[in-house]
Amino acid sequence: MEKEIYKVFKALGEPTRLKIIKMLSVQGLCVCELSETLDMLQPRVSQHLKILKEAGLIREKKEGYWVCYSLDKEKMDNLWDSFKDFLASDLREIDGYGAEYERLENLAGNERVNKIKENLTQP
Amino acid sequence: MEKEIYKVFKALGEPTRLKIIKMLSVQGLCVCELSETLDMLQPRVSQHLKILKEAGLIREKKEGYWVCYSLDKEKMDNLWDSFKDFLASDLREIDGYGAEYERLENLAGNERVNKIKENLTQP
DNA sequence: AAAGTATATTCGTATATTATTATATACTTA
DNA sequence: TAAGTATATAATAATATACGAATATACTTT
Repeated sequence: MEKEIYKVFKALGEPTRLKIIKMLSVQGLCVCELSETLDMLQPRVSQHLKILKEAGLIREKKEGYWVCYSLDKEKMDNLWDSFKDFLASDLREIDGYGAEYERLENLAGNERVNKIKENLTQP
Repeated sequence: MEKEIYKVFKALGEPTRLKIIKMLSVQGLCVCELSETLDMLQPRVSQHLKILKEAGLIREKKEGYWVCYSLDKEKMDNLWDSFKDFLASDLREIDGYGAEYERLENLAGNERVNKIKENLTQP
């Protein structure tokens, strides 16, 4: 589940893809329109669209040999909620964080650290 | 401004960094604690912390030779608002999107596209 | 001062990502 | 059916990124 989250952020964390997202926020567009609007070669646009689609951020609607892409606004809104849930949830509830939970607990037994921490004000 | 946005998403879009973010959501931690909790070499942690710091997602507090890192929760909350502002704003208001605005406007004059679009239901 | 500790940085390498070119696929229309 | 158009995919080259090893820096303590 957090695997999905990082992938969606990764999809958004690239200039060309963020531009595509912005264009699609104005209106649904087909690949050739995006290609022309962004002044980029068509394969480049298609490849980025694929990544955005796999991340679940956009939808496609085929009409003949035209493919109209549009934002999946619901998915976009869900993203932030999922992220906040991820941050709020207990480590033990998150898949693959079990060992991290244990090691974090064991930190409390580290005398050296504790000694220093006595004088630290938590930021 | 959108440059910042994509960089913050990029910072979040990497598994190790997302793990660091999650650990810091539990409590402020120094580098060696993160290193031990995540079972990763210290330089690796430091490098990712640098990226997160440059993205403005975390703060650091130096106490002697210890450096305690913590989430900048305000920055995190602002991120989503900034992103939504970015999506909602007019293309002409966004730095570096002037040409895209023009080309998008000119699409309306493309007869071939228009002909097809008549039969398309916008998704 | 010397030894030790926490952290940051540098550098080399393996891997991943991006963009371009070329090609394939799917559909339309003349 | 043949030519044309939109889109997707494949292959390649260029670039960026992540990781580990080694080293540097900053600070502490003895």
